[in-house]
Amino acid sequence: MKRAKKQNRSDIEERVQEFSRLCRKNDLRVTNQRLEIFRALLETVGHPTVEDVFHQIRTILPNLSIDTVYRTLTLFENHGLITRVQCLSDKGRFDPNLENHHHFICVRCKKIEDFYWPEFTDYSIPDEAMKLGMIQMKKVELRGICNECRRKGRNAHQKKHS
Amino acid sequence: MKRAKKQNRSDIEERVQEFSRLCRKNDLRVTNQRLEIFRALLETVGHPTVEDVFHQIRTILPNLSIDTVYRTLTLFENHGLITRVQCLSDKGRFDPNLENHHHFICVRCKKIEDFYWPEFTDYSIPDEAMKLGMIQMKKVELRGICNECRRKGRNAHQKKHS
DNA sequence: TATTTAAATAGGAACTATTCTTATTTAAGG
DNA sequence: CCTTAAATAAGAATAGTTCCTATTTAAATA
Repeated sequence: MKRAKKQNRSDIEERVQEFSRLCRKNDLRVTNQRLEIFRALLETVGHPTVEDVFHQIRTILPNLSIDTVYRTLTLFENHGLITRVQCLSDKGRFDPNLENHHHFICVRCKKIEDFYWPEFTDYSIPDEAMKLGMIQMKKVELRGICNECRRKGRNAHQKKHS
Repeated sequence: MKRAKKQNRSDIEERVQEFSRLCRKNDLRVTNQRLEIFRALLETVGHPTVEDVFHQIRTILPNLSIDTVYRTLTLFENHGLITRVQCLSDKGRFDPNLENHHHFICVRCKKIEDFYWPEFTDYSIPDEAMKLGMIQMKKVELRGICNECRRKGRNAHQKKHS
C-alpha cells in the first residue's frame, strides 16, 4: 500500500483537528489510537485495508492491537465519519443476470435489490474516468435502509463492534 | 434466503439448457453439480451467497462439497457466465472522503480509484428505485482493468480457483 | 491538580469464510 | 466400453474478523 501524500502535512493536521472536534461532538473519546487511525486514512492513497492501517501505525504505536483498528474503523463508520468501500457484506454474492442493471444495498441487513435505469446507459462518464483503464462495466450503486428494516426499526442492526 | 421463483420452471430449464451449451463452448465439462449450481442461482432471488447455494443444493446432492460451490462460482465468474456482486475484494476498505465521488475498481488487482462526476448528482433515479427504501448514497461504480494491469498482461491475475 | 470511573485498549483465543491438498470419481473423446 | 485429464469430496489449513478479559486511560468531578 502506497503512502504517497494525498494532501500536505498542514492540511492533514487541520483535518485531524477538525476530526477531533467531531469526535467530542459525537461523544467519542479522543484517543491517540483514534487520531492515528484517522490520520493514516488521510495519509494513504487508495482506500487502505485494516491491515494497511495497522502496519502503518505500528511504527508509531508498537503495541497497537489489530482489533482496535477494526473496532475503531467500524465505530467511525457507524458515526458517519468515514465510509466503507465495496465490501458491505462479508460474504461473496453472485448474480446470473448479465443484463445492464443496478443495485440498491441495505446498509443494515445487507440485502441487494436490483433496479433498472435504461437512460443511464446514455450518460457518458467524464474523461477523467475514461483514462483510468479499460472499462468493462458501469453501474449505479444506491445505499440506504430498505423498507423492511425501516419497519423493524433500529434493533435490526447487525451486531458488530458497538 | 428466500427461494421464491424469479421465473417459471420452463424458463429456468430453458436457461439451464442454454447454459449447458455455453459451458461446452467454453470447454467446461457439463457436470450435474455445475448445472445445479447455476439453477440455484436462477431460482433464488436476491443474489445468493455461497452458503445459500450450498444449502439449497444439498437436498438434491447430499454430499456436495462447499469447496465445489466456491470453485464453480469463481469459474463461472472467470468465464463471464455470472458476475460477483459487491465484494470484489475480500478485505474491508475505508474512505475518509465524504464528498460525493465515484469509484473505478480493477477486477484484477482490486485497486479502487476515485473520480468525480458532478453532473451525475443532477440525474434523478427512476421511481422504481426510489421505492426500494430510504436512500442515503448514490454513486457510480466502474469495473475494468486498470492501466497498470493492462501493461503487466494476464499474469497479474490473482491466484484463486483456475 | 488529584481522584474516580466508565470507556477504550492489548493480547490472545475463537470464529467464520475461503482456499488448498489429496485420494477418488467422472465426463467425454477415442 | 476404455482411457485419461478434469472435476469432485472431505477435511485440513489459512486468513480476515470478532470476542473475551484484564489493564489502561480520557475526561468528568472534587
